[in-house]
Amino acid sequence: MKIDELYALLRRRGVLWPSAEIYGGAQGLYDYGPLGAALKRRIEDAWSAWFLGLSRDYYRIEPSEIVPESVVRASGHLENFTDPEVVCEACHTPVRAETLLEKERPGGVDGLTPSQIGEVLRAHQIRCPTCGSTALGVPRPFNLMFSIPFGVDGEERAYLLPETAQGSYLAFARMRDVGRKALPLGIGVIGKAYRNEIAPRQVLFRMRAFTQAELQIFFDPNDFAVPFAEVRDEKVPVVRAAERERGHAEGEVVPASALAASGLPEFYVYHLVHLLRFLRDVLGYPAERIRFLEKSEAERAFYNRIQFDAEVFLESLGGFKEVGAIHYRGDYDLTRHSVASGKDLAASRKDGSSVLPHVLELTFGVDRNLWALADVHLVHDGERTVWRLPAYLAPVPLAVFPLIAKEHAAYALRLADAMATEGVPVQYDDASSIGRRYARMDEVGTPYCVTVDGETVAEGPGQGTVTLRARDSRAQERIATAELASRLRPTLRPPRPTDREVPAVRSVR
RNA sequence: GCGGGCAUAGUGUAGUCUGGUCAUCACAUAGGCUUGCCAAGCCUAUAACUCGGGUUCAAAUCCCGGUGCCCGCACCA
Repeated sequence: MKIDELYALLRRRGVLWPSAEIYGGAQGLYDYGPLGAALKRRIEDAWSAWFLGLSRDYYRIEPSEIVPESVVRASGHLENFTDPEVVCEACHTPVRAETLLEKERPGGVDGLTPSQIGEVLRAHQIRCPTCGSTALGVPRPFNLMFSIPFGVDGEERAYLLPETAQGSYLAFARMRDVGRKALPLGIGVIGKAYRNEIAPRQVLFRMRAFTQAELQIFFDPNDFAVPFAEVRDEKVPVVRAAERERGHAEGEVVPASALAASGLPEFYVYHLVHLLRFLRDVLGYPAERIRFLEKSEAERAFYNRIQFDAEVFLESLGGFKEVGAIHYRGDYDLTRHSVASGKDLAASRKDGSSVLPHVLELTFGVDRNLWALADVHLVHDGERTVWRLPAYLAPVPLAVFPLIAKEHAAYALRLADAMATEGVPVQYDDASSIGRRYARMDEVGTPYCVTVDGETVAEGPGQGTVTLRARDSRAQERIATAELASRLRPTLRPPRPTDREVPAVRSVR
């Protein structure tokens, strides 16, 4: 589906809509409705089950999303996010205005408006340091962080975190002390990040407030053993940076062992494979629509030593789009925070020596994946529209209908209540015809529909059998109401990496 | 942010060029009748010209501005 069609469908069904809609909306801000909020929660639960399930030493915390200025100063965001920037129109290289003008205005550019900076650039015939052109663009402020007055007199400043990761770095010292002292230590956070984007676009793909699920793994660079044998034969679709530079953008599918042989650390490949398995086996993206794009040295942030973006091909957005990434950040973050705070952030080894941990960061865009799950699984199937979500991701896993509202409603309502009590989220519906009810539930991804009929009622309260109808096959079977919850519940639990066999994603029979 | 395009019920649309009936049609939604399993039928109801200003006897229609959306460029440390 195209972006407008998909977005209209999601709005109509109450999955999501523009924030402040009655005032004309606000760019880059969205509200999730009942279905969207439920789906998002299930994505987050599935992420937690999978990634925190990788190790007993991976924990989930919930740090503050507002931080004092000292934090963003240390992390480098203040410097990089607030200076006016000029882009060369000839070679497209972005340069900070301050760098260009350091000879002419040693005092810096603070206090000048962007257009004043532009005048100074022209007056002095400043050239692009990369290509020498004088065709420099109009400077513009580069303040992608939201700042807020902080404290009673409002003289201090605080910032909304522009990336979730910082919360984990701040928490490392405490976690090191309250948890096991040994590395590796994983800190998982599902939280919001805030960026005042210049051009929010494509609905959930460029938002001003968005949810990231991130796992920061702190490890000893000399000792990070992983059970690599478990993943060595996995086929991984990659687009290597070196190949791209030679003009080969198609990518290739190679075994994990070959990636490790090419020089990537085993711990890196191991986690990359688990991100692949999560996208493919848990979220159900078809293998051929997933790829890992390696970022070259020029493309990646300077502190990243290795970076692969996980991308999924999205029809609605016309190409492969980033939905997650895996960054080897080295010791950049802890070094910065250690120096700025004056605190020792080293961890101790078993032999008593100490080491400043390195960080492997697994990031996952929750909103983007919610969109991707709609793009990939919400399809027109002949006459009907079906959202083929894995059962454990479905916002409403079960619907209960009376075949004839007048005759079977009382029984059906009791059954729906009983299922809710059993822990199976359920929706009751007796409006219009049975076929239309099935169709409505198909569209919001409900994998199971149960219909109470005359036979059920005749069999008596708590006794009867009902028809259980599967979303994808539309096949029906007769099942005792007493067995319903125990039958469905296992399919509603998201897979963990330790499951002996990851259940097939399309487990809805 | 720059350039181009667009904006009519919940959704998709007709009407806009050429100003002038109670703004078209379909689906949807709600209620009723009917209905023993996949968007059936009949009746009834709900509901829109993105916002603000201007021109005019008269504006969905023409003009200006705001807001939002789409595409391209740039940005995404």
